Amino acid sequence: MPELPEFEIHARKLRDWMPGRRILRATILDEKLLGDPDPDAWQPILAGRTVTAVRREAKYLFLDLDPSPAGALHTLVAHLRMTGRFVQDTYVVGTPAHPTRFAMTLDDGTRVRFEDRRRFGRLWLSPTPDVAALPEVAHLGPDALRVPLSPEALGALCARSHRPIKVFLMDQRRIGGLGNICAIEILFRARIAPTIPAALLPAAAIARIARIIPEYLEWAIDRQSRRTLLYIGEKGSENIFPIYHREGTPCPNCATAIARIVQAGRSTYYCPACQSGS
DNA sequence: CTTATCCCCTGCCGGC
DNA sequence: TGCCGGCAGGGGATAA
Repeated sequence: MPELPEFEIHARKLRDWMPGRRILRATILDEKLLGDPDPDAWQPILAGRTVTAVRREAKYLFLDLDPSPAGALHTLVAHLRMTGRFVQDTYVVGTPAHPTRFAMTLDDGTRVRFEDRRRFGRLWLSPTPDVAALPEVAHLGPDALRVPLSPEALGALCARSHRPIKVFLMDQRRIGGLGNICAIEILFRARIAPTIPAALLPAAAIARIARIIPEYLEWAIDRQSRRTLLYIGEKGSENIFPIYHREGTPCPNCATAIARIVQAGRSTYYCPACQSGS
């Protein structure tokens, strides 16, 4: 479930302390999470390597490593999918809330665990830091936060798609990083009906979306970086979003009951009054 | 090329 | 209380 804001928060937290740290030990506890089929190769590649940089591209995290003895520039690539999460703890107290699928011990004593309840997450060990070299990442559109689309560029993309605008916004090949909540909240801010085909949006509506995408992302990053990331349904989780997952409750603008529909198999929440057109 | 459907997994919640 | 269907912030494979 994590989207661009959660990935960005993960990247910033890891970037604070991880570069320069050497990996003493890496342990794979759930081989299903490996995008690469050879788990035995991981430990010898990772052990002894120093993390040089932490990067984010759309909903992917990249941990760059220093050159191997053979001169290879490996990069550990991670996707959290629905329930993945990196947890940093300097020591372990009791049993973690969720099973650990992957863990690394670093030379400052820090332990980094990768939790993933639903086991959809994936880890790859790329032989190169080049983003485009990994097939899963090569097709990504420009990152929604770092490379904001101009109204003209967004309009050109929309003109070629007949899909509902909400589904369009979630297409990672066109824009990288927006997920279900982002698409819902962005369209609510823009006052645009989620069902309108992208190609039918007038220029003014497209301009609003282009402006609101980075605005919303900054808000979500700021809002969520001050608390522990908990997913819907987890004990202690709190819904901070105005519209998402609030079917039947009053719209913050007009008090009309928030509606829920299903688009491309995913829930869409919207205000039938505020978001009745484009 | 585009779009739609199904599938992958686990766990929580509400209804009966 | 127990069971069961629905649902969950992801994307890939496949089909039309």
